[in-house]
Amino acid sequence: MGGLLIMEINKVTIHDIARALNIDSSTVSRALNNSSRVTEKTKIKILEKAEELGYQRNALASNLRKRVTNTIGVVVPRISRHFFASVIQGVEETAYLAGYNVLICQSLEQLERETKITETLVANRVDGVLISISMETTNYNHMFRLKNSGIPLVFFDRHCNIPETNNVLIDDFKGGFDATQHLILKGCKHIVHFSGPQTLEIYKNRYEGYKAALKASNLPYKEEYVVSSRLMELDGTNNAKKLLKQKLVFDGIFSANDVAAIGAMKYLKENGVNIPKDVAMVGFSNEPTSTVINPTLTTIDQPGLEMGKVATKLLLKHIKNQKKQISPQTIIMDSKLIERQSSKK
Amino acid sequence: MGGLLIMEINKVTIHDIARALNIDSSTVSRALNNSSRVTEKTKIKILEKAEELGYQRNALASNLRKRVTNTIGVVVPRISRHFFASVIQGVEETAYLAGYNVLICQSLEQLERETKITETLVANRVDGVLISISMETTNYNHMFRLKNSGIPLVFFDRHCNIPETNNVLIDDFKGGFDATQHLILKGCKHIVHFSGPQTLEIYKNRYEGYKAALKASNLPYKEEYVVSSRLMELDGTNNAKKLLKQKLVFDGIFSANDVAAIGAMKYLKENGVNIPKDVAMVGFSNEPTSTVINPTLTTIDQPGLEMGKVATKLLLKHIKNQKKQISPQTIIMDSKLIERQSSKK
DNA sequence: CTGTTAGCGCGTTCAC
DNA sequence: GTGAACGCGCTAACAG
Repeated sequence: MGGLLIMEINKVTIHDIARALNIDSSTVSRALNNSSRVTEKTKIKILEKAEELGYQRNALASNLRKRVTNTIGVVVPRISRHFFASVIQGVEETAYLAGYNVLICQSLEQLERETKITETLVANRVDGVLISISMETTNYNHMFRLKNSGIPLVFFDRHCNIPETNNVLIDDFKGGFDATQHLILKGCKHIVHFSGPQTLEIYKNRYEGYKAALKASNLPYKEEYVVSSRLMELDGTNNAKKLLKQKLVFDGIFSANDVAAIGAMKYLKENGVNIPKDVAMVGFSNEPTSTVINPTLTTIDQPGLEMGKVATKLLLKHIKNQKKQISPQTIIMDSKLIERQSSKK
Repeated sequence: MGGLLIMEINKVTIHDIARALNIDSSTVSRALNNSSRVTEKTKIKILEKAEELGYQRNALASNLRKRVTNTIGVVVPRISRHFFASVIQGVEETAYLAGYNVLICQSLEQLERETKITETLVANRVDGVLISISMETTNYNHMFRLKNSGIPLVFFDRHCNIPETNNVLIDDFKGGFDATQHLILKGCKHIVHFSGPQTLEIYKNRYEGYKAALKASNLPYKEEYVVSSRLMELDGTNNAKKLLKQKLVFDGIFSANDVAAIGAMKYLKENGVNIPKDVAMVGFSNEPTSTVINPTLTTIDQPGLEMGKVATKLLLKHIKNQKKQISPQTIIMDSKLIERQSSKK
């Protein structure tokens, strides 16, 4: 009956292998899982037949049966932001070493998407979740649901005020304080603050650090020196525009986020404005763009890679000790003030 | 027996709901899937009970049974590269509208990881895969396996030479040609080319475009004007260093990738070197860094967002028509030469 | 060491 | 409209 060769694709199961070899499917299953309870000889026979038939294990069935997926989910606002990309890198490295897969999800700073994502992660029975909440997230219902689902959970960088949770954070108050103080020591007297969304703890804390540093040096705090942004480059541009229009006198900028700072710096540069002596920023880790703008930029370094690793280790610990009720933990990571190398001219 | 409240978490199934309501689990299943064959009244009753018990559907079981996951996988070299992040954005938008989830994976330019990823995607029975291959990928075995698994497959941007596949590409030859010609029209006579890994078709094509443009204008092609990079910023820095050391005369650069170009531009700038009149680049889409370096930069725009959408639509078409053997397709997207706005000084 | 049995949680036939 | 029975592919428990 020569003619079309119809391939039964993706349909070979352990039963097919078992039938072809006249053994039981459970033996095949054991062999494929490299159990010690199968002879080396039959193991080889089975693996060869599996290869021959083009067998591809069905993780869905396996995971359903085992009630474990060996997968963790990581939720970030945007994967394109350098800091979060670094975190993911750290998460993947650590997870893979421990034999876990990683599901990468981005909320795009939208509560609705974040909610949907958490539901999907639960539905897919991930073994644990790492999350940095969106700036829209002021309602924590979905987080409570996630927590109550029994899936171990670790917040990193942007946490939310839920009792009894795991957090991996940076000391943002100290970061804001150090950044501002650095400017003061450089001689700045009128320091502008680009703040982030005050719905997020981290930006509140950076702002508080800014105020505290001013106070510690007996510099006046003025409301008009604080301009907010929604973490977009355009916000920074507009902020700069606004500052110039108001003819505000300033000699330093402490930006709580990199993106807005970049927008502002570009605008100032393009308009031939005297750029402040120095600018300190909090909110990024080795962001490549920053050194382009101004090689003398000073930054508070957020160690994304390291944070990803630390958070993942904490999560894995909780996954492995799910029976024993180990108590939640908050890890505060150190942040350093880094002076970028200045350009040789 | 007052004391600890032990919650049976994440264990409520449709059977629990059925038992609580004295109905059959199949009815519950139908209700949860909003089947028309259930009374509105019992439907509400079921939904309420589900909510009350904290029911969370098990996607593993559901997908296993349905033999469909409503999930597509997208594999990119690095999620942090702006172009790929844009593509992913386009993919997600299109996929979500069609009711699909997206699994984001990064190969980190490593063949080994790419191979593992494709295996995982097959094991998890994704309904389709979008992929841009790593620069290490010269052996296509894993791609053949993926293709033979019967899962619809679309290559985007970086494809590989496998017959009978779907591709969504940019006309890189034209891009290279246009970029070079643009420099020539601006008066450049000695144009350096930063090339990408020649294992990838796209970089080969851009290189060919460069050569063709020189030829078309009767400019000599010189081998020493071509320096290669592995798409790292450091490569660009080293390239620039090398050029200066060789005291090569050049008045224009056509870079086949943005990252190396950025490294080079930084180095040149920092060393007070006369930057060539203009630089044309291929290989990125609205990369924010580029405008910072040089506001008069001209670029060949790679529309990442659009490419993600187009590729996803093509993939979904193939997923939906899996029975009818629709033939593979290659879509070439248009790329435009874009002059960035110059700075007002 | 290997086979047998019994589900994991859900969706889909059938009947009624 | 609803219930009973079966099976998706795999693995755990228990025999032997």
